[in-house]
Amino acid sequence: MENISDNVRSQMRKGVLEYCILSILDRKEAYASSILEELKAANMIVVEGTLYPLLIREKNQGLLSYRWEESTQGPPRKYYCITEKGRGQLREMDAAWQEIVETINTLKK
Amino acid sequence: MENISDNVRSQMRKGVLEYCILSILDRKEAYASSILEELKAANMIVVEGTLYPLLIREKNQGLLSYRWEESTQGPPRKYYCITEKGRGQLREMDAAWQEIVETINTLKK
DNA sequence: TAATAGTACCTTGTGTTGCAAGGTAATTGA
DNA sequence: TCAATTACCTTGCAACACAAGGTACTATTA
Repeated sequence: MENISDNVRSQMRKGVLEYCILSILDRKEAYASSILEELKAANMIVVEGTLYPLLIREKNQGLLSYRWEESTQGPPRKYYCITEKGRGQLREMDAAWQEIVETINTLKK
Repeated sequence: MENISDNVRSQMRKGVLEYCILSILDRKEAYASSILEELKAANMIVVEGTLYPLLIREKNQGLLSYRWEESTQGPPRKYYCITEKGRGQLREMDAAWQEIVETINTLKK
């Protein structure tokens, strides 16, 4: 039972996810499950199988770092935070995003 | 010689391209080379190897149709135009795009 | 104390997509 | 007739999102 709208949304947000993650972590550090919640609250549903590899990729690129922290309720959490390099990347993505928004506006005019 | 900014842009516009193509063809029919020019004018550089498979995919999905037309200067051109189904998809993409823009705004606030 | 539920982590395999780097065919002009 | 131009298209690769699994730790409860 495949919903076309889901497919459209899924395709369209490809590549924007990394931007979302960096934007979230630019404000405060967070662990995967809390990032999922924040994305969900912002109306962008993402599943674990998408998020974890993405976080690992960004960490390997030096855009993120992490530390372990014990939790009072459950297993330890891996808190990610953005690096200086990550902030640089984020600034580039801000520019790229603006450009895309303007491109769409141009084409829709 | 790989430019990081190019990579960022390339990743970010994944999935948005189909939206751009449908938006362009919603206004008037066009052939591949003219679509490439229009995208370039709107600041979204795309290459042939990306565009042709995309047009074929959309045609196979019934979103587009085409007709051949002789050209006064060069080989015949394949003019694509959007179908009723394509317009339906475009309306869904309009909604999806608005949603993504709002998501980014929420996360950047 | 054994079993269950909840939380948090991660991996594998698949399909889609964008791109680089090729190629074919028709027309025009030198 | 042969190079340039315009227009079409294909193949192989890498990156990405997702479905569908899995492991490990903690708290609850029977």
